[in-house]
Amino acid sequence: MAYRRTDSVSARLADTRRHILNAARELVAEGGFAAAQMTEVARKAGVATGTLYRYFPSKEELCRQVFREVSAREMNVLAGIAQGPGTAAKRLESVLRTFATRAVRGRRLAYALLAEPVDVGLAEERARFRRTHGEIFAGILEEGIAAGEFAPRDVKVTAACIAGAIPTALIGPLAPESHELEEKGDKVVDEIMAFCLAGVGLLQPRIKVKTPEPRIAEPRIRA
Amino acid sequence: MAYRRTDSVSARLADTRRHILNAARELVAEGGFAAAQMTEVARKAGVATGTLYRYFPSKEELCRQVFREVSAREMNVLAGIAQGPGTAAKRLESVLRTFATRAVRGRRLAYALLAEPVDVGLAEERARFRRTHGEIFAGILEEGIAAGEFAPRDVKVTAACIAGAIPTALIGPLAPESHELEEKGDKVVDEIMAFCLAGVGLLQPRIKVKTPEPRIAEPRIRA
DNA sequence: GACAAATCTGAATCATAGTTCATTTCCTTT
DNA sequence: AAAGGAAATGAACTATGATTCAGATTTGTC
Repeated sequence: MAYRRTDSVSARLADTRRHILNAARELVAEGGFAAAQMTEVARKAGVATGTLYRYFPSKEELCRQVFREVSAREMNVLAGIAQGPGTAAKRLESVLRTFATRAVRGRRLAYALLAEPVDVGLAEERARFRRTHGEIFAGILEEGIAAGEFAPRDVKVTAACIAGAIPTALIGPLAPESHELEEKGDKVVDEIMAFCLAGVGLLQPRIKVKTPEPRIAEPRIRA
Repeated sequence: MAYRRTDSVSARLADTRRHILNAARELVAEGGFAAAQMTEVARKAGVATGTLYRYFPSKEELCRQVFREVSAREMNVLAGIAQGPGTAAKRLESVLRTFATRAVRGRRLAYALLAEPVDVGLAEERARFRRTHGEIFAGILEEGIAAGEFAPRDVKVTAACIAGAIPTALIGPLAPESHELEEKGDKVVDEIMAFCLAGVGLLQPRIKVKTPEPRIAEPRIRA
């Protein structure tokens, strides 16, 4: 009779697949997708390079799978808050703080997901990830504008502004050094939120940042 | 007697160098740094690949030179406005509009300078470019805060937010399609500016975007 | 014009990292 | 325990694109 895959073998195969994905994910979390070379993944997963290709058709597919797993978690966290209870303003505040705080905590991973140079396949996954961010922000903005909480604006453009401001302020050449984030990361997050919340036209930020009283323009001093 | 380089030869060498740089720059402007392959640059410049290496020690150096030339122009334009006359608010407005408008007009080039995946050498140049943006914005913010035009904020973080918001809203997966920018780019730029100017705490934006009157928070509708 | 130095040429070489596949090892069935 | 199919192995192969260098050409002096 023909060979048939037993349960124990299926389990082992699934296990190996997991090991490979975990190895790849860990390498990505440590050194970005650049560090996830096939030989390294194989070594870390304890298999031969050829074995990787019995589980994934190409490096691109393996990396995409890793990207999807990691980004799905992030998207779910934000989407959960967005769909939760509370005013649009409260939810926007919560979503932004969560996004920023998680990016600070997982800087390396955030870099890999948001900023690291990647090739086309992963760029597609990243685009999806980014667009989801945009949609989450835009949804809250729409509700908030309808409720009169925010200034009326083009929600797509405004969402993109937010989605660009936060990572740029936390990751890359314009971000504070990693050790600075370590100690005053919360301050930085507060500042980013002050900027974004003011940007959407929320005139009553509930976070503790000094803002001037609304007022008619004062005479301005010449430079 | 020993060989000595004559003026006409020096002129020809300088000319060839220019041709090479121009060829590379044009390729970058058309298809990003990825399109600036050495064989292509050589073909376009009308020289052999080996010749490139008589003018530049490596592809990295050639690309860096191109990056510097292109980015220097952009930085000078912005720095000129920043150091010019006018209130901080006016200058910030002008700098942001200029930055955004130029990015729309030269989308491909802006992509190459700001967003295209590049390797470490170019990433360094890009970091410098980005930091200069940050410094230009931060300088104006500092002056504006001192003059009471903007809300008091951490100028570095705020500058980074601006530097992230604008390109993200105009380039990449969260940006409008290129053909959309073609027709309603000005609207998008206005929206971005409304976000950024409100974000810095400028409560009297002089650009034409509907904003609600400053007011005490209204009772909020439950979602 | 002759000689030497500088410059240019482009096919060949090198480097990197992903992918393949002939061989070996392991499982399942009889 | 023998046979045959599935899975694993890893050295060899491949693709891409930068870089080199031996030879050809041009330029400068006498």
